[in-house]
Parts: sequence; structure tokens; C-alpha cells
Amino acid sequence: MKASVTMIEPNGHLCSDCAVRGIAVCASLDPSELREFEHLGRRVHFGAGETVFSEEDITTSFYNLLEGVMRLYKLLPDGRRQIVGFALPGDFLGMNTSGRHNFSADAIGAVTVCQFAKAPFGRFMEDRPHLLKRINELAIRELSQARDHMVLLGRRSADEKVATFLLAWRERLFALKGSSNTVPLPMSRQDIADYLGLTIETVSRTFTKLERHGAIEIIHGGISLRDPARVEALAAA
Amino acid sequence: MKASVTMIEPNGHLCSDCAVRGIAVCASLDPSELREFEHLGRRVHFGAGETVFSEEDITTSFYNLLEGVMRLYKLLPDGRRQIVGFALPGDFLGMNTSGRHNFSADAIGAVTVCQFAKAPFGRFMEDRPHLLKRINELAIRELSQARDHMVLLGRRSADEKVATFLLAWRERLFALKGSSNTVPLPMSRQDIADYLGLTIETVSRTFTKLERHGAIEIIHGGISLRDPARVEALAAA
DNA sequence: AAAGCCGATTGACCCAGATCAAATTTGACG
DNA sequence: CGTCAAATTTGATCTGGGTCAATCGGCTTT
Repeated sequence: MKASVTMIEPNGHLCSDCAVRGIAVCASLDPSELREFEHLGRRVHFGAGETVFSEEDITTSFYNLLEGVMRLYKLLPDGRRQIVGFALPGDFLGMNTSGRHNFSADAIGAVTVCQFAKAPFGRFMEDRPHLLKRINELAIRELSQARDHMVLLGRRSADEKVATFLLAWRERLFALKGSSNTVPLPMSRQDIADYLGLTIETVSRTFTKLERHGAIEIIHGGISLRDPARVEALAAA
Repeated sequence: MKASVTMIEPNGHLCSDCAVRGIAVCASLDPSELREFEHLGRRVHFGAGETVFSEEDITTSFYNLLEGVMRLYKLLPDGRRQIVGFALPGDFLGMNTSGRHNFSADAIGAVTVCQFAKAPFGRFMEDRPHLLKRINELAIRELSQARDHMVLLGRRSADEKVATFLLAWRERLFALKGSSNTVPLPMSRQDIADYLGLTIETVSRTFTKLERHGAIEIIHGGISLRDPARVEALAAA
């Protein structure tokens, strides 16, 4: 959105001390492969609101998210937006069978990605089935999440959607940063609404309601779970 | 649902003249591999309404759908159901990372599957990266469809949902049986409702409305597209 | 061919969440 | 600080689609 500077770091970073080494696609590579892999990717920074790639763009690169949060979304011709997911460090983006991206991806706040040109990456993967296997695992895991989200979108009430979202988001952050009842929400209310298939007003009202009932506290840049059990009960219903 | 007889054919079928040879996972195998592959799968029949596997079941097999249509769904504790997809011949079912199925699968009408025990299949795939690659492609394609469906569930109106469904279903059948304005709908109105995140009444009313407007004709076991352009216009909106 | 059943359709009414419209809070910048 | 502009919250009202309740076929069974 905002015109901000996209930076490409000129120097070579070391995969071996990359923050996502253990959780991203590269977890499947041994040290010697990693050294070769290092030459394929380059770190790129994006500022808040910048678009990393757009739906229908021809796929020229894949991306490994290193730092920050991204929103992945699709737009209808009339502008309605559905966010199909939020990406966190370790997520691998850009795979498709059509040669074109099937969703758009924006940085929410500052983001660092490891960018791979499609062809060299494909060649590298060609004779490294364990990398393919890793990518397949990530795809299958995502598919499972996508199905869970379909249930949420198709069959849950607004209260259940919001409660489920807070718990699932906390769970994802837990895997990265450890457990906490403080749940940072780097995305806007509009983003949350477009993820849950609601309007911004309904999201806001639901937060307020949860706070009035003592289930959460709305804090700067996120929420705090005051009564996790109550939120869980709402989400389960 | 209904207690009907599940049949396992005792004799060996030939993969080489299998109906889905060219479109399923096995499309990635050469003739000699195919002969070996033949010993891994066995054909199993299911009657209308029978459950092939259930969510949370430990995954012991993978399935290659050969004939018929299946509904893939998830249930909420209180019984609300979301159908996450319909499977057609050529679809490969059962992959997951957790060791348990993450959705349930029922036969809609009579179904024939090619069933593979998980471990031998995994071993066979181990040293056949092209099979893994094929499975990965199918997973990524499904992921793309899942994202499209999220947009439908989260952001489309009832009219748009129904119109989009009819066109997408016709498109899938087209790939199997060729083009036609007659669209068979083997699934019930309840199934369609649970797929689109609507109620059965809304689906029924929307069909009737489309028919009154001359866009479709409701026929036994499906619909006929009378004015495909109008349906497309509704779906696009 | 009458009875029973089950899926589908239709009608009447209702409500969760959308829409429209202000406030109010927050943040960025001079 | 003070000033905008943007994001969020809050309130009032509206409505698309849900809920509840009859029918209405089309099969099967006898």
C-alpha cells in the first residue's frame, strides 16, 4: 500500500544461523546442502503494507518468511476481500501448479523474506526428494488448516469465529515464541474481519463484548486472555 | 449411514487399464512401476451413504477414488456439518501429517476406491520421487481450490454461492466426461447446503429463483443450464 | 392403488450480523 | 503539544438468510 523502501541485502547471510533454520523448508537440508542452498536465496525486506506478490502474477519466485507477519488474500472483482491466511516466520509461500500465484501477499509491518528464483529452486529440489517431502508436508499441513478454516467460515457464529481465531492465533505464536496469555495482534480489525468473514464493526463489538464479560482485555496491539477457559468454551460450542 | 455391503474384490485388477490411470497419482508411474504398484492397492466397493473413513481415525490407508462421488466433511461437536469438498474419480484421499484423518469421507451413491495400506505405500513412494512430486502437485491444486472455497464461504451471497457451485461442479465434471449444459447433482440438497455454508431451504429457494428467471431448469438428479451466461454473471458479481 | 416415507419445496416470521452514521481514540508529523 | 488523518468503537436501523412449520411429490412396500 504505502510507498516504502524495499531493501535487498547485498551480502550473503548464513542459513546455518537463520532464525527459521529448524522450522522452515530448510529444516530438511543437511549442513553441506545448506551451504549450496545459501546461494539460491537472498534476503529481501518489505515495509508495512507493501505487496510481496499479487494474485495472477506469473510466479517467478518462492518465498520463505523469516521475520514479520503477512496477510494472504484474494479479492473479488467488486473489491470484497477474503484473507485466506496469515503467514508467520517459517512459512513457505508461492507454490502453485498453474504458474501463477493464486493469492496476493502483503507485509503487515516490516517483513524479511528469503527469496528464491523459481527455476534454480526447482532444479535444486529435483534431486533432493527430502526437500520435496518437506514441502509436501507443509502443503498437507496447510490444507488441513484450510479445511478447519472452511468450517469456521461456513458454520460458526461471529462469537465463535472471534474466540476460535484468538485461540488459534495464540497457538501459532506459542510455537514460535512460547506460551503467553498476552496475544499480540499485528493485523488490523479490518484484516481480522476479512479473515473471519465478518465486518469490522462485528469484530469490534465482539471484542468489546468479550471484554465486558471478563474473558479478555483489549490492550495496545493485541489482547490479553483473562479467562482462557471461557474463550475456549465459546470457541468449542 | 445405511447398512449396506462393503465388497472387496479378491482378484487382481490391472492398473494399466484402470479408468483413472491417466489422471490419478498413478499417472506418474511408468509401466514397470505400475506392475509393482498393482500389488499394493486393492479395489473396495462402498454402498450409498457408507463411510470410508472418519475424522480422528488413525490413518491406516490412503485411497484413490476410481468410481463414484464422495463427500468430505467435518463436524462440530454439536452436529453442525461443513462439507470441505466432493471427491471425484482420480482424487487421492487420506494424506495427513498428524497420523489421523482430518476429515470424514462418505460414499454418495456407489463408490469404488483403490485402497493402499499406509506403510507399504509410504515405502513404495520413498524411492520414487516422481510419485511424491505427483502427490505434491495434487495437494497444491487442492490447496488452491480450498482457498477459492474460503472466498465463497466468507464473502459471497447465497445467490453467488449457488451459481458459483453449479459452474464449478460442471467444470469438474467436464474434465471427466466432457462438456454439457446438463449438470448431474448426485448429492442431496443438504449436502449442497453444508458445502456452501447455507441451509437446505436457502439452497432450494435459490434453485427455484434461478429457474423462475430462466437461468436453469431443475431436472431429476440435477439441473440443466438454460442461460449459462446469466449464471456466470451471478457467480462473478 | 393405498399407505408410508423421505427428500424437497414453499410460506410466515425472526434474528444475527450487515449497513449507515456518528463519535472517539490513536498515531504521525510539524 | 496541536493538528489532521486513519483506525476503532459505538449506536440505530435494516435485511439476507435462518428457523419453524406445513405441504408436496416421488419412491418403495404391501
